[in-house]
Amino acid sequence: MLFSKALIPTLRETPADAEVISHQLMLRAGMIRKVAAGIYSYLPLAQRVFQKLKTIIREEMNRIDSQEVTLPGVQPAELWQESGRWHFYGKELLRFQDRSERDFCLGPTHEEVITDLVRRNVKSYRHLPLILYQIQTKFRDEIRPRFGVMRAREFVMKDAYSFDRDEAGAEESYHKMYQAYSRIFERCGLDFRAVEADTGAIGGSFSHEFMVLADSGEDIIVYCESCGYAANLEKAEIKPPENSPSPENQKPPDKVSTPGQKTVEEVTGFLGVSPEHLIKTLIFSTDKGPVAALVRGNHEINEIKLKNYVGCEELVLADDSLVEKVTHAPRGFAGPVGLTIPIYADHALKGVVNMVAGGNENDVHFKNVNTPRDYQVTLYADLRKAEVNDPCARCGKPLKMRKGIEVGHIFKLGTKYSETLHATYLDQAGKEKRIVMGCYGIGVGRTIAAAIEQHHDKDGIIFPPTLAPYQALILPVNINEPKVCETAFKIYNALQSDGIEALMDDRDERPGIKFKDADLIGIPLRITLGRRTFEEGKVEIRNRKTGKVDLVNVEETIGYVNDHFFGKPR
RNA sequence: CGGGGAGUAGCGCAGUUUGGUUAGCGCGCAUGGUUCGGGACCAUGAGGCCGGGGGUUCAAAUCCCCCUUCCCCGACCA
Repeated sequence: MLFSKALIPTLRETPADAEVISHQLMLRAGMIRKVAAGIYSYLPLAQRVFQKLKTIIREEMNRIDSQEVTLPGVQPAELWQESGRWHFYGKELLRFQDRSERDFCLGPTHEEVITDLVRRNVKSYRHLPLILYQIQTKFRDEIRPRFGVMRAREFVMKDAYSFDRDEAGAEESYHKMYQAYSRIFERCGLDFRAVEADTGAIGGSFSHEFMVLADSGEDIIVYCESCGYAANLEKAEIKPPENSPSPENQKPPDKVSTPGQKTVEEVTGFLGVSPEHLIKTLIFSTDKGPVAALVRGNHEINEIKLKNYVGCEELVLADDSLVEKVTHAPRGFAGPVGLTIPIYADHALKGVVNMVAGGNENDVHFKNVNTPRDYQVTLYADLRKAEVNDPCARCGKPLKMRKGIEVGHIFKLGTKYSETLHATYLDQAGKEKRIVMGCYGIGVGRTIAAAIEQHHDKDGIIFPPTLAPYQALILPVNINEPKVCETAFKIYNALQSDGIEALMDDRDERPGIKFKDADLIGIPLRITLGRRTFEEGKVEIRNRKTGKVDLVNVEETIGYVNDHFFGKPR
């Protein structure tokens, strides 16, 4: 491609509305332009990168015998009503009507459509297992689109769905997909971790998220260097402490006046105790009725963990009226003593004595609260958010944390959709059985943004060779020098006929502009032709990543690009 | 949805507080010239419903009301 003919509108200045580095660089490199909040146009340079990633994805999907399909973006309400998600998906599902006022939505995901396809066309165990995938545009009406293409409303996703005869088969499909995902992200040159993720209300299933390590990430990864355990913060398990009760030291309960002292800081400050000696009592409203959760004053509740133990669909912090109804006191004075609702307590509260807790009475707290003398716990469980240096649930060594960008998510669904949508098959004995499913997603645009987050410097993008829009950029310093120009075109043509994707900067621009643009768009190899080296019959080949420059004879350029950079002779 | 900020040329911004010439500046863009190894210089030029609507006024980018779009911080997700 000739740069002079290419639509690569680079920007010198960073657009004001771009916050994260990948967003800034994609705008500056002329890859994307915003059309509306969370909706982008992808320009030729981005399109080429997308194609590279899609090719990698296709190769790895096909390798595990996953078959590509294309499902509709516009989906009828009936299917979503059948699965129940027309109601449950909420506002993120963009709904609209056609000319005859029939309800439709723009597909945010495709479980309904694909399950419908399979239930109509797969009836025998002979046709299972089956894995189908597509690479397609999704629409989710996100509450807050952010960070450019990282969290867009319209975005390209590779989604795959597996259909198996039984649990064992589903786990095998899941494992194959795990391997495929690992290979995909490795081939993209990404530093990533597969972490355990929460499965939500679908019990018995499991899930992994593929996280690219980056400080700009929105997710927190908790991991153990010792045993390799890694999980999303919302899932990360903590080893229960092995403390034992010491009944002999229990002091008698002591009711104290704490006027206006509501927060942990206020109460502990007022009473002169440290937060570890306070029981934080949180009242939650759930579809199974109100529950209380107890954690130590210096710990934070993990609502997802609590939700899983309670086994409810919905769980939110109680509002003031519910708190008053349950504790007979305003917010800030809740405690376990005398509560009649189920009490879930974090492991860290097992065996501790003489704690401070709310008195369930306005302006009152208790000192020296002990269990089971003063209150009874329904269930001790791992309820709190993991913190750095908490003991690993597997090996007890201190946990560490890093930020990550979720680029992929694999999920064993079980029979959730085959139940609601009645996707069954006949087994060898002619008996009708439910198909066991899995679903698997990769955010294509997000993966590219994540790659840029991980691979850039002050001058611009440094594309991993496998994702780069072009492999080599040819840069004649002055296009008006006939000999230089002629040789540059010779090299350009030779590279192309050798199957190397080359971008030829034939623009009549000053060298500075061309060098800056070359760095910005991040092509791995830059072949510079200037009068100085050219008179010695040499070109300069610069590695965008290392900055290393080699002087190479003109006629050896093709060989250099093939051998030296791509590592193997062709 | 709650909180904060912003809409002026393709990009980055000034002007708005205190209404008053033809709405400015840098970059970019077009044409010509001098240049040519890290975002040159000179000259000429094109490009604006000052986010939209309504109001106040002799007069509105500027004051008032309504609407709208976008960005950032919190609860969802690939």
